[in-house]
Amino acid sequence: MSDRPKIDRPRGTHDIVPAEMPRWQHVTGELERLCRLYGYRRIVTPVFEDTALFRRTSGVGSDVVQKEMYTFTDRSDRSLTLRPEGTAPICRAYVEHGMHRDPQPVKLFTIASMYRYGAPGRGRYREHWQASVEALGSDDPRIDAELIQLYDTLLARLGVTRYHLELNSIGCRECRPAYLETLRGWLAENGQRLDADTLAKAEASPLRVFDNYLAKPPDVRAALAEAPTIGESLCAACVAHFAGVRAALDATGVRYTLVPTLVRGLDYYSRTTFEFVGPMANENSTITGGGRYDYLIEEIGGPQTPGIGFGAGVERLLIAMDEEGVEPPGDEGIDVFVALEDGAPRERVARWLAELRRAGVAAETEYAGRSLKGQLTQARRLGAARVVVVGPDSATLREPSRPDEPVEFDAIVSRLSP
RNA sequence: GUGGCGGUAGCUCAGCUGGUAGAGCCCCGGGUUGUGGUCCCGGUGGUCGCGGGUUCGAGUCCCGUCCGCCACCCCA
Repeated sequence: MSDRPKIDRPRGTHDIVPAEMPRWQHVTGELERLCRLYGYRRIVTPVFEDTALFRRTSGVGSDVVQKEMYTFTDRSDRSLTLRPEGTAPICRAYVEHGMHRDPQPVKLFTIASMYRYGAPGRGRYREHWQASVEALGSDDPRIDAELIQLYDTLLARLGVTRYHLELNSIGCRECRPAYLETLRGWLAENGQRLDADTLAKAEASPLRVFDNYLAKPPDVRAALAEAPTIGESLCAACVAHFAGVRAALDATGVRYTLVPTLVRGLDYYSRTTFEFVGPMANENSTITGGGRYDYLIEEIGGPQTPGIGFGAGVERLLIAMDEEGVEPPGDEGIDVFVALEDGAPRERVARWLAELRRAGVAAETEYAGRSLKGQLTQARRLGAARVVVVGPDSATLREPSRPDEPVEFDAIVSRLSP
């Protein structure tokens, strides 16, 4: 260690070190596999976007825009923001590349880092990874169900069983304004039965008065239980749509809980909303949140296009797997370790390694000056299936549960190649 | 952002009411062994998060700060 001051990673960020990579890739690999099976194609968008993209779509009143965005100006005074969520950028790309002229629906997904300036904690990061899966250009309720079922299948594939799915519909342009009127009226009449926290919500974002329902004082809960809910105030079209979603979920055996007060934190949502809630003890247990956003694309200047999607937190999914005791896959071992005795011909070894690797054999040798015993330990750590011990003039091939086998130098590469 | 708890070796932690730092694991070497396991012996490694203060003396007490965790808020 030097005497220079040590530099740590920024608050709320984390490294994904090699030891964690098998777990990580297990999750992302399974997701990629399912996306392919369900017809979602991969897209990659920039880490930062025009700030207006998020201000317009998330809503200026949202927590994200209010206090969580990493916004900065570049050297040309453009206001840019590190993406806090994945949906708006994908919709932006959809419009920008004219994907509305492609055959619909357009199914897209990405696995990307997201940035939110908030208080960090377990499963709560300022930079976290999220799978965003989005189906654009269809308002068929069955695609809602299919998307939800995709994630449900992912959990099953990953061995997560302790979770539940919360489902609701928050209506459309037709029924939500009327509902909001009704709700505002009720809140005004019943203000004296509510606490300060709830009243503040009533002022800023009436739909969210039901947030964190369980933590509210009992009398406030009792009052809110009588309040009209969006889920019970839908117009005929939304009722039909929601019934279609549920029927399709039932048909594929996806279990859900209806939560008539479930709303989302971003303004762009309409109709179907859902959250997968995992087994974490604390309040960070939402592993996936999503919903339909039928007005988002026109909001950013595109043609009227319905859409639905979800954001699935990778770290929270990994925690959910941990909490269930899911055995993570181990590291893949190498094929051959070339151990060196004193006097081993290093140049020839270098040539053998190059030839083996050219033949597709994962091969490794000693570079740390270890003793032979240390090298054999190292070979075991690397998961080497076979070890060749090279002396000055000859070599010995060692394989588990087989007698040692002398190998001529000239025969080594062919003996070890497939 | 507010409140609570915590930061000692790469990891998990011990260190009593202040007296100048330890264990296990890991890593390296040696021995044993059937040359990758086991067991035994030895070794490397720490400005006790950082900065101030109190004190003859601070890992230990006080203040600040950073980081982590928990609760609130909200979300992935």
